[in-house]
Amino acid sequence: MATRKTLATPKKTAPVLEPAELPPRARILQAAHELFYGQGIRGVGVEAVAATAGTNKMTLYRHFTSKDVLVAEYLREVATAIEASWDRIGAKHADDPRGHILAWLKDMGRQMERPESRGCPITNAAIELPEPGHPGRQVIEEHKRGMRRRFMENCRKAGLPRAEMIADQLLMLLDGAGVSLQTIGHESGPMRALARHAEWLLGVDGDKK
Amino acid sequence: MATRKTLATPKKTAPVLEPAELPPRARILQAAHELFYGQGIRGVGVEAVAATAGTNKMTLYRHFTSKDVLVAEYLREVATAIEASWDRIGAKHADDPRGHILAWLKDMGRQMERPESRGCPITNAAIELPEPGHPGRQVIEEHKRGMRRRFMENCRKAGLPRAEMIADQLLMLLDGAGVSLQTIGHESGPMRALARHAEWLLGVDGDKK
DNA sequence: CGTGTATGTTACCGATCGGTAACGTGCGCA
DNA sequence: TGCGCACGTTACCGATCGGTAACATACACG
Repeated sequence: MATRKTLATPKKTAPVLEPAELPPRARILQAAHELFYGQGIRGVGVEAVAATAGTNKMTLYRHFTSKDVLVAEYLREVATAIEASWDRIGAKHADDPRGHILAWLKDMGRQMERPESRGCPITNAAIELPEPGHPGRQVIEEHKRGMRRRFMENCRKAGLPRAEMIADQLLMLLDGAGVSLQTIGHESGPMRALARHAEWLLGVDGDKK
Repeated sequence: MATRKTLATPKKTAPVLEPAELPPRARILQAAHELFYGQGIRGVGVEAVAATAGTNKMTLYRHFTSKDVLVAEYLREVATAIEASWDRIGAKHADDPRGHILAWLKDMGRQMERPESRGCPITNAAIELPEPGHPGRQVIEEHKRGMRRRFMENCRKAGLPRAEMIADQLLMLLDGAGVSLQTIGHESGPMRALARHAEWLLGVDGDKK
């Protein structure tokens, strides 16, 4: 269960957010990420999230109107972080759209190589939450459309024909890699193949077909 | 909820399995497939499965010792069906391993094109059930290893270099396609790209790299 | 100093979860 | 005819789910 009741002698002299003690809302989102990603959204109760965040259910519900909203906000946070990684890497690859895509994929690949990785949190949520009305679905679909757009624009800038189709294939490739981690495991193949595969698609060896 | 209480005037003159009335165990597995696949395993209770099967919880537990076992057996059934499709299609493509793979992928693609499709049931289960001890995980991992083996053997028979890597890429591709359905939707791209993408991998246009 | 506001604590709610006990009921088969 | 077995029905169990009410505490700020 891993409760951690009241964190002994909190030692907070400053108002908020100073030592390593984040405000409750941030701690809750942090705990939500950790638990939802590791054990699945449906497999984790709000009580466990609050306890892991070092707080309780009541404070959680003062910041998030429902579990579904908490889930949506957790996903939004992940999406924002991924967007940021695009921009961060893009700044180092101005006027090199092909390099931009490859560097971003490589970065993702590195994150996925870690043994505790379970692929893309947003993709996993998409599978776990099929209900169309769930507030998280909006975030999921918007994020994936954004990914597709970024792939496509970079492909177009790189002068590739069929930019749209290549973007779709890159999406499939990435999601497939994340999923394969959870079926055939981290050791055998999939991650290693990712970058090389993407290079094919981006026509490093010439644009064929 | 969709209960269907006792099915009015069952009209069963024969002992078992004659009209369209399957024995309870089969009906339960059928209902489990329908509900688990459509709404997610964790999102469906045993009561709903029993009701959809036209029976009740007690009978369900006479045939399956726990929900987890029911889940595992549901997955086993799916895996067996997929194995059968390999063999069925393989019979029509003896001595043509490349055609065997492509025909099988095309068949899968056709199934996934249906609007109610949510990709591979086994892949979805892998994401929904991260707990290592779950009886379903054994089925999942064994099945995925089997898929990988089938891809690899056919690649090898086709004389392709790097058969192992291509097998991994085909796996990623297929899982990625199923997942993309649930994120960017059925209409835009991914399914259309699958077969063409696989043809690349299988070196229809020459073995490059 | 006093006050408001954010947080912690406890107890509780109804609903649903997975799973079981006890008892009918109806049909196949000898 | 009568027995046994599979199935149906009802009621229940303890645990956990998401969510809330009421009250205590502590700290920032006027």
